[in-house]
Amino acid sequence: MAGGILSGLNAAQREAVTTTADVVQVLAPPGSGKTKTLTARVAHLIAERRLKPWNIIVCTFTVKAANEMKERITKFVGPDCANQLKLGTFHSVALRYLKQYGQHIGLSKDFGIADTSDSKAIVKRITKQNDYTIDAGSARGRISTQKAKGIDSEQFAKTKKNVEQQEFARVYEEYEETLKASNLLDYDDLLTRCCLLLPNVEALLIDEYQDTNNIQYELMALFAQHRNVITIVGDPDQSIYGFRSAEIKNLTRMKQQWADTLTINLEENYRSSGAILHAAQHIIEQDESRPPKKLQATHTFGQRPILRKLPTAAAEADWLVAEVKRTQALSGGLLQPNDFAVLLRSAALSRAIESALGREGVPYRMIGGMRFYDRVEIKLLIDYLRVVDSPGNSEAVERIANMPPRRVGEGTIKGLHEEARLKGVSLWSMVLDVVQGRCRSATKVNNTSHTGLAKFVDVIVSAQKKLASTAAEDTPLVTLLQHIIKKLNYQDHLKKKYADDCEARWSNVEELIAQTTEASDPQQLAAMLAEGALPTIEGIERRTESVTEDALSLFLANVTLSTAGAEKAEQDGEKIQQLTISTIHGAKGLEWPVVFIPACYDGSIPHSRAEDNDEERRLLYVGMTRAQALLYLSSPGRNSQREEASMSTFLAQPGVAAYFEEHGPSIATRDVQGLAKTLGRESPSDAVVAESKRSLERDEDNYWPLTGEQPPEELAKWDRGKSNETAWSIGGMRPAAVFSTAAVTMQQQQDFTTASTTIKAGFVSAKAQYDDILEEQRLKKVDERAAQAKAVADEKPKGRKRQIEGQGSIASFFAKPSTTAKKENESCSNDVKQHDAKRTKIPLQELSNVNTVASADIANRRLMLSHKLPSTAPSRQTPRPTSRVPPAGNPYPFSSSPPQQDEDDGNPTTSDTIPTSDAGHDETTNTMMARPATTFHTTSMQTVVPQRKTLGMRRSLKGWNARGGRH
DNA sequence: CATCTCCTTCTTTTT
DNA sequence: GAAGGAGATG
Repeated sequence: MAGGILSGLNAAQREAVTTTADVVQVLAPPGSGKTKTLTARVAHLIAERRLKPWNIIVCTFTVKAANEMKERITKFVGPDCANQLKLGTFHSVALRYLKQYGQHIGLSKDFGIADTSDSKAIVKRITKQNDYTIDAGSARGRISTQKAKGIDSEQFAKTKKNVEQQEFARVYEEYEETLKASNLLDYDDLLTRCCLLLPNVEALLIDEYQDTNNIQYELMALFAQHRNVITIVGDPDQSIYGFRSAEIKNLTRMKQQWADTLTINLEENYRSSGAILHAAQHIIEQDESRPPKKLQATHTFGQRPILRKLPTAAAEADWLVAEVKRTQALSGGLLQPNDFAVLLRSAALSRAIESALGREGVPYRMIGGMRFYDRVEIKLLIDYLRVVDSPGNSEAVERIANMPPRRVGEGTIKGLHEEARLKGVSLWSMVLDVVQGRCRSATKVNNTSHTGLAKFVDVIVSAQKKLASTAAEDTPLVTLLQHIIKKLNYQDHLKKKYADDCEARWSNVEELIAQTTEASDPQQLAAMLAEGALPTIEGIERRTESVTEDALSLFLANVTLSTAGAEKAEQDGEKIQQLTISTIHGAKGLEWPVVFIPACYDGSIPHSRAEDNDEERRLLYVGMTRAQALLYLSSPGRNSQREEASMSTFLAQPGVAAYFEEHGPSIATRDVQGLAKTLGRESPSDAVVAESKRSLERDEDNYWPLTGEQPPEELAKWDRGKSNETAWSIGGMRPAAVFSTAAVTMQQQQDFTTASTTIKAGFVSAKAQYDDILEEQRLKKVDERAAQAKAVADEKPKGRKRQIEGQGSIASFFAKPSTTAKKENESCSNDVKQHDAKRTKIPLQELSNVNTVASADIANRRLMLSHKLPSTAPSRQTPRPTSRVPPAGNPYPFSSSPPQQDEDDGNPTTSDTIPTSDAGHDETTNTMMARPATTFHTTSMQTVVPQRKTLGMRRSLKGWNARGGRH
C-alpha cells in the first residue's frame, strides 16, 4: 500500500507525504506536484497513521479543486473511504458543521445562504432608506472585508472614527440585523459562525494556502487545535485572491504559531517546457520584493512562448482560432480541442473569442463568467424554491412577487417591505396578511395589486403543500419545480419576454429540471443527506426535519455555494472534445498542453481597477504556468471598445521580448516530436501530419503582420464593404496595397499571394535555418540560469529546513487537551473545558466515540450508494457502465509525476495517467455533497441542442455575428 | 399605479 | 448584455 502511495514521487514529495512532523508547510510552485503530494499525504495519514477519514478535513478554495482532490484521493483509498473525509471548500465544510450543530450558537437549522444578489439588495435598501451617501457596492465590499478580518458590526461600531465610518458602521449593523431577521447567513458568515462552533478533528489539510484570509486562518487553528496535525500546500507566487482579503502573511504567521513547523520546498516542475517556465519565471521575477526561488524544469526546452501583436480584439480572436486550427493540423492530431485553453483576466473578454470560435465551428466550454444559476431565467426559479423553502427571505420574496408580471408594482412591494421591516416581520407574512385580509397595511394596495399578490401567494402556498405532501420516493424536487413552472406558465412567460432567444432560455430551464431530477433520485438524495450529515452526537440534539425539506434546503445551499457554469457535453457516451475558455482565476490548479492568454494589455492585465499590481503580475504568472507545451500571449492594439490599448507593462519591460517569439511556431516534424515528448504522447507519423496539413489554408502564422497592423486583405475587405467572400478567394489584392505604404505590408502582400504554395515570408525561412543553432543556445542558457539559481539557493540551507522540535505557542490560542497520543479509537478525556462561553465546543471525544459507532453505519449506507462514483476508482468491480466512464483514448500524462516514470509510455491505461485538462468534465463524477450543481448537462445539453457544434452556453452569438457581418 | 420601450452606462477576480 | 433611468402609454 505504502508503495502505491509513494510511487512516482520525488524525494521532497515523499518527505512531505511521510513526514512524522505534525505541522507541515509544503511550498509548491506551479507544476511541482502540489495536489499529488497533498492527496498522497491524505492517503498516508489514513493508511499508515491510521487516522479515521471522518476525522480529517481537507479544505480547498474552489469547488473544482475540491472535486479534483476527491477524485484523486478516491484513487488511493477507494470511494467509501474518500466519502468519509470532510473534504470541500472552506465554505462547504463550514456549512456542514453549521447545518448540524448550528442550533448551539443560536442558528436555526433551516437558515439560508444569502447570495451576492441578496447582500447587494439589502445594502442598497439600507443606503437608500437612510439617504446615506456611501456607495452600496463599496459598502458591501467593506462589510466582507471586515468579516474576513473577524470584526463584527459591534466591534466596528466601537472603533468608529469619522462621520463616514459611522455611517458605514450603521450600514454594517443594519445589514446584520436584516440577515438575522431573514434567517440568512452570507458567505463570510459561514466561516465566522463556524469559528464559534469550535469543531475538532485529528488532521487538517489545506490546499492553496496562500489564499487563506484571517478568518480562514482562525478556522484552521480551531479545526486543528486538538491534535495540531496540519499540512498545507501553497505558493506565495500564486496568491491571486488579495481582493478577497487573502493574506500571504499567513504562511509566516503559521510558522510563528507552530514553531515546529516543517517546511518542505518542491522545486521541480513537471508540467511545462523549459521555454515556458523560463518566460514565466522571468515575469514573476520582475517583482523585486519577492524572495528568489528555485524552480527546475524537468522537460526539454521546447517551443518558445509567443507574444503576438494584433490590430484589434476581433483580429486577435480570429488569429487565435486560426492558430488553434493550425497547430491542431500541423501536429497531426496530436493536439485535440480538449488540449487548448483560453485564459482571460476577466470573463467579459470572452465575447470576441466566443464569436470567432462559433464562426469557425470550434466547440468550446466556458468556465466562470456568467454562472448558470445567475441566469435570469434560472435565478427566478431558484428564488421561488428559496421562498418555498424559507419564506422569511424577504429579498427573494421582493424579487419574485411580481415576476412574471402580475400587475403588482414596485411602489407596492417596496412599501410593504418597508412596513414589514418597521413591524419587525417578514415581507412574506406581511403579504400573506394583506392577501388574506387579516390586517390592513399602511401601504396602499389597489385591487389589481391585491389580486396579483393573491396569485403570488397561491403559487408559494400550493408549492409548500406539494412539498409537504410529496414522499421522499416521489422525487420531491422535480415535482416541486415542475409545479412552480406550471403555475407560472413559465414557458409562455419566457416566450413573451425573450422572444428572440426564448428557446435557449427554455433549454436552460430544462437543464435545471434535469438537475433537480438527478438530485431527486432516491440514491442521490440519500447520499446528499448522508454527506451533509455529520455523526449524530449523543446528548446534542439534532433537529430532524422531513427528508424532503432537508433535500430542498441542501439543494439550495449547494446551488449557492457552487460555481457551476456551462459544463460538459457528451455524445453517444463519448465526451465531446472542447476547447476551454476560463478566467485565469478559474484556471488555477489546472493545466493544458496549449494555453492562450489574449488581451494582455494595460487595463486588462494589470487591470485598471486593480489595487495591487504585484498581484496582477502573479495572475499573469499563474496563467502562463498553466501551459505544458505551447503558450501564446497576445495583445490587441485596440480593445473590444475600440479604444487604444498598449501591451501590458509586464510584457513591455526591456528584456522580456527575448523570451518570446513574435509569431506562432512553424511546427516542423521535429517540433511535433518535441511536443509529443513534453506531453508524454505518441508522436504522429509524417504521413498523418502531411494529411491533416492539407486541410489548412496556410501553414504559417503569417496572415497578420507582426507589427500589429491590419493585413492588406482586411483593408481590402473594408474597402469592398460587406462582401462575405474572403479576400483570397477573389484574388482581389491588387488595390489593397495602396492603403498602406509600410514595407511589412508589402511583404505580407507578396507572401500572401504565395503562402499556400511554396515561398515563405522571410522570418519563416530564417527560423527554419537557424532552428538547430537556436535550440542549442537555448539549452546552454537554461543551464546557465539553472546554475545561477542553484548558487542562490545554496546560500541558504538547501531544500527544506527543519526547525526546532518542541512545543510552540499553541496554548496562546486555545487550551491543549491533556492527551496527545494518537492512537486510534482513543477515547480522550471528557473534561475539555468550556472556558469560552461564546463557543460551543464539540469535544473530540464525542466525535470519535460516536464516529466509531456511526461510521460503520455511514460506511454501510455509502457502500450501498457509492455506485454513483466514477469508475476511475482503482477497483475493478466497475459499477454499471455509465456514460461517464472516462474516454479510453487521449488522456494526459499525470503531469506532476517525475517524467522518467511515464516517459516511455504516454499510454492512457497506466494508472498514473489522468485526464488532467479534462478536469471540468470529470466534475460530473464527483458528488462531494452530492453536488447536483455540477452533475448536469450530460442529459439536456445534448438532447436540447444535439446538432450544434458550439456547445458553450453563451446565447449571444446571434447578436455578435450580426454585428460582425455589418463591417 | 404599472408596464413597456428606449436610452445610457458600465462590466475584475470567487465563495 | 445587463442593469438602471427616463419618459410615454395603458
